[in-house]
Amino acid sequence: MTSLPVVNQPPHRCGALVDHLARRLRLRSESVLAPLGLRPRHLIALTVLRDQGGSAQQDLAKILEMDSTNVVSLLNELETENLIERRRSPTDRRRHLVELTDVGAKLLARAEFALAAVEDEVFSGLSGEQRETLYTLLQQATNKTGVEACRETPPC
Amino acid sequence: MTSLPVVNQPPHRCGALVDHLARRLRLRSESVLAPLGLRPRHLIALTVLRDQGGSAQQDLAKILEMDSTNVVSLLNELETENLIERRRSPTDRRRHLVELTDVGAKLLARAEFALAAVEDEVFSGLSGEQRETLYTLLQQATNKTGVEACRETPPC
DNA sequence: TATTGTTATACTCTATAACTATA
DNA sequence: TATAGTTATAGAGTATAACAATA
Repeated sequence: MTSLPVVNQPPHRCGALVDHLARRLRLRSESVLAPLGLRPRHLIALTVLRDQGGSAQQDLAKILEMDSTNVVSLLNELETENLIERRRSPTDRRRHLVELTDVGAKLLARAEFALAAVEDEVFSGLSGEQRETLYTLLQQATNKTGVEACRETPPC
Repeated sequence: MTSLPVVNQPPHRCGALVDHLARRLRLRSESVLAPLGLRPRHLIALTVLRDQGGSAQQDLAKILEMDSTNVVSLLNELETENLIERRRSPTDRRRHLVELTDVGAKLLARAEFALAAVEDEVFSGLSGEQRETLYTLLQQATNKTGVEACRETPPC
């Protein structure tokens, strides 16, 4: 008798497991990133800036789901290390367009290489195929309950 | 140089997605738990105590992957609200055996009901079957890279 | 001496409010 | 007035060191 999910709606709760895995990833990522002078938040920001370069700071705050005030200090740290640059928007001088520097791009590449090893270890319990399935499910979950959906419901 | 293994599985990186989902879960859980006088850490501890009642504090620290000093203050808060009890171990008087009280069990049940709604919303992008698959994968990942595996590797 | 629990402390993360400069 | 960015600050989460009681 294999456990077949005949159950309709009340599935197992994934929240605790997600939190647990995120915890492990964060703890190990910190150790790996520390020698590079980076912390987890730095890396997330750098990654977003590479993928969606030239974002305004408030857009970054939404993508990162961080408070905009904390984005300021985060970018300050990255700018001090010459990893990012802030440029005034020509069309709207209130905005700062943030972009990755060459130094930042190179450091990001090094960090991602180190982080790949962390992920390989944390997800070592899964096969490559399973990891791919997991990735698909996670992405589907994050996209569906994205910013739009988050803004729709009152208790957000 | 050393010949690399034939790695045909550099899968997508799940880390950022896990972190992102955990973030959403935490933010919404906080709103839902606040009216009950609880915070996410409280709930995790109560859940563990119900499932593995009578644990010593240091065991709790390992399960929760928290520093043991923080477990102390966490339990202090729960004890103040009469949600848990600390009893001296008869066999080893250094140990405190922590157990859920009736009050704690009832509050935990209410909190879990509220949290189920949060999860339903956060994972609304997935079907029931997909959520079940996700649960299985997450559980497999967390179990395989458990405490033992974590202790094995040096850069832990 | 080693272990369990505890206290004190510092550092990071996060959110709120008030301010500036632009629009 | 409304928005983008900033500053100051307070609360929560986390980790390290030193200590007391017990083994």
